[in-house]
Amino acid sequence: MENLAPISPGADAIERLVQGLNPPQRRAVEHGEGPLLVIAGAGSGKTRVLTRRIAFLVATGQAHPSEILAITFTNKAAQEMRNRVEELVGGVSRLMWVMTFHSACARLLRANAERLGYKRSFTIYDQADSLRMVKRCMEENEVDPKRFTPRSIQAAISGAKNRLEDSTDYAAQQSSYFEQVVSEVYSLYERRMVEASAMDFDDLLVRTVNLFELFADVRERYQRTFRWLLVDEYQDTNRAQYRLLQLLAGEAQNLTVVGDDAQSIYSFRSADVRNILEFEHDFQGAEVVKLEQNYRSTGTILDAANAVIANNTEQKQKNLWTDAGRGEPVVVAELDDEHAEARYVAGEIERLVGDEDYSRDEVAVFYRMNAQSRVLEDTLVRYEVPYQVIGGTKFYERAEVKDAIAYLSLLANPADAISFTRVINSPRRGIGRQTESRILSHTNTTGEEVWDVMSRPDVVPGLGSAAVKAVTRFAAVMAGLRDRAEGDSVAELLESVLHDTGYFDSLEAERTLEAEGRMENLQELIGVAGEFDINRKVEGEEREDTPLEEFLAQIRLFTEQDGIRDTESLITLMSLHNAKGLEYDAAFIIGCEEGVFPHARSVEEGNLEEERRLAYVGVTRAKQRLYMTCARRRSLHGTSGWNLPSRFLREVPDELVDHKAMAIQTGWQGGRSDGAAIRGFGGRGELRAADRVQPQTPEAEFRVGDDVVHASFGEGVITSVEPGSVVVVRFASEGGERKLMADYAPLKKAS
DNA sequence: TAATATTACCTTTTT
DNA sequence: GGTAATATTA
Repeated sequence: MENLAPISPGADAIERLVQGLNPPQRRAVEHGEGPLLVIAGAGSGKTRVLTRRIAFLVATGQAHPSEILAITFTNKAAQEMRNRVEELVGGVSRLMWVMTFHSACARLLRANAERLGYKRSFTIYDQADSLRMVKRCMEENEVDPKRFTPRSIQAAISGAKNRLEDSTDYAAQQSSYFEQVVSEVYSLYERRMVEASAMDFDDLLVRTVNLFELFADVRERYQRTFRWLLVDEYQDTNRAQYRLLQLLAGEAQNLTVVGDDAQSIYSFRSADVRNILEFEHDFQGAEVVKLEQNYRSTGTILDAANAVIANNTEQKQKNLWTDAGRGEPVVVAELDDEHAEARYVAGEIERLVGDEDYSRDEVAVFYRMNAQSRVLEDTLVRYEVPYQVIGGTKFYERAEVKDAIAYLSLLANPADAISFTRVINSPRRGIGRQTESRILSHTNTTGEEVWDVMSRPDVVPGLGSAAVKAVTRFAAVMAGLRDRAEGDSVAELLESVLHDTGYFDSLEAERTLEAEGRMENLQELIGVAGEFDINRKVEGEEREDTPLEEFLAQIRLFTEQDGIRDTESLITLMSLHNAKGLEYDAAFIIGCEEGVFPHARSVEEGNLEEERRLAYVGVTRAKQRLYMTCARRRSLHGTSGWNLPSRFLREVPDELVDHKAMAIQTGWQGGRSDGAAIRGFGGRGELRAADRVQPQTPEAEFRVGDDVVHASFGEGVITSVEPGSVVVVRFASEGGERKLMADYAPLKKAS
């Protein structure tokens, strides 16, 4: 034997897994049994730590791949983690469960639904479906939807579930009239959901907790199955998720959680920061590792982020640092209104992409509210900057897509009352509200499934002969489709559904552009189904579920997040919430104004610290360049008003900032009028009232930012105004700029 | 029942 | 400004 120090076969591989890690990262990766908390600052390489740790556990033989359950919050994050783990450990990664809380729960429940009184083929209701159910329950209980909005009641129910209170618990401690109403609706909602064999997103978590609490054998089985638990974004967990982890972790407590309390921005969705703040208390003997070295941003950007977040009181102390150098200052630009802001952003993007060689897919614009994207989009179109918008109305929330999915849901689960109400008169087949609600009350009184009732409409009291006929025809079509549901692929089935039900025909009959778009969306959905069919065939595992059931389960937990592309040459627009977990070379945070960001409502409700964390998230997305902009005047829901610059702007130390106060160059006004605007940022104190109200002379002349139309060059925008009534116009048709004599050119303001 | 006028209302939303 | 849920009428 030549080797004096025998090296085990995997030693090399193991060494490679910890190579290139900094000391705390390495400590986290090499941690053995027992609870581990990793406080991971923004950009500190947490995904790297998580994936290496998984690989390390497998490589050292501490864990068998099938014993690993790694949980994320988004499908996208799960996908990324799966890929990266596979790169490290190879094909055995397929034995691990790497998925979202909700997917994991759905899968566990699918196998055990009957023990909780649900059908195996239970349907997952998204928020919109669940809201419809809440509305129906309110109607049944004769709750006035004007007095209490369905939304607020839904939110109250969801909140209760996330605290693991069922309707009985809730009823026991209600103390106001509103809560009393909620508790009644909640109780009916629970009943109707079980009858429809449907679960909303909260149910997926809560019912899994129920399953583990009620059935020790099930709990112990899964405790043994998943000996190693790893959770990403732990700061976003709620009580139900916490309880779930506690139950799964069992005695062994091989639980690794990674998160950053400073990035907790989902309290309105019942996420509870205390979960991460009290982890060491909840899981005794936990090792704590802090990752503070940032590999993403410049020193200037990090200092800005640190300075902003320092204004919060409750947090785990940490200080992000980097050895990457200072970089450029943060640009803070104050503009006249949201249009000027949009033009500034568009202009800067052109400059970054054109002159500084930034790639478009490395540029993003963040805003507080989705509604803010509209003005920006208009401007980007005019500047011919290609972009994509993340969020807003999502593909899977479009009416036609939901209709199509509802048809499939009803085929898979004949008790699904909400899907029934969605499709019964869409397309129009002369079945109105009356008929619909009579059928539903009949199902509620007899306890039958909607499918059975609609198949025999003659037994429903109060239905006229025309209604009976229409419903019978509908039921016959559905019955025909159900016969096919068994054999056909999902794509084929979906296509039959859309043809046989007359859905395509009615869209075609509309002959509008909108209808055409809907057809395209439906074609895309068929495409998604086709892809699913192919993948399923490839995997070829033995499965108990039908393809249809599986497809529906998957698609319900799908979101637009999965559609974020970075391969194409597009800049990205999204809300600050959507930005978490992403990074861009250059980032713009627009609408940094009191009332917008921080949002007025958050200020009222005292959620300032969360708003500040949102600012922290936004700032830390930027790798090299950060812009923060605000508008003095902004139209918000119809009316225009004046705003103060956001306090978050003032919280960024002056020495890190390059102020750009874009005063309006009016040209004819004689003196410069930019003094007040610049002063707005100079001092730290309160802005004076005089700074807020900008006395503007009416639009007798052209001003920078005006949209104009030229008789021969077409639409354009004034980019500057020079002495002697010369205006510089950038025309959409040409891309370049042109100097014109304002008094003589055939130039008009656009309306 | 369905198409059209009118009015109320507005954050964020991984699943 | 724009949606979405009501009220109104054909």
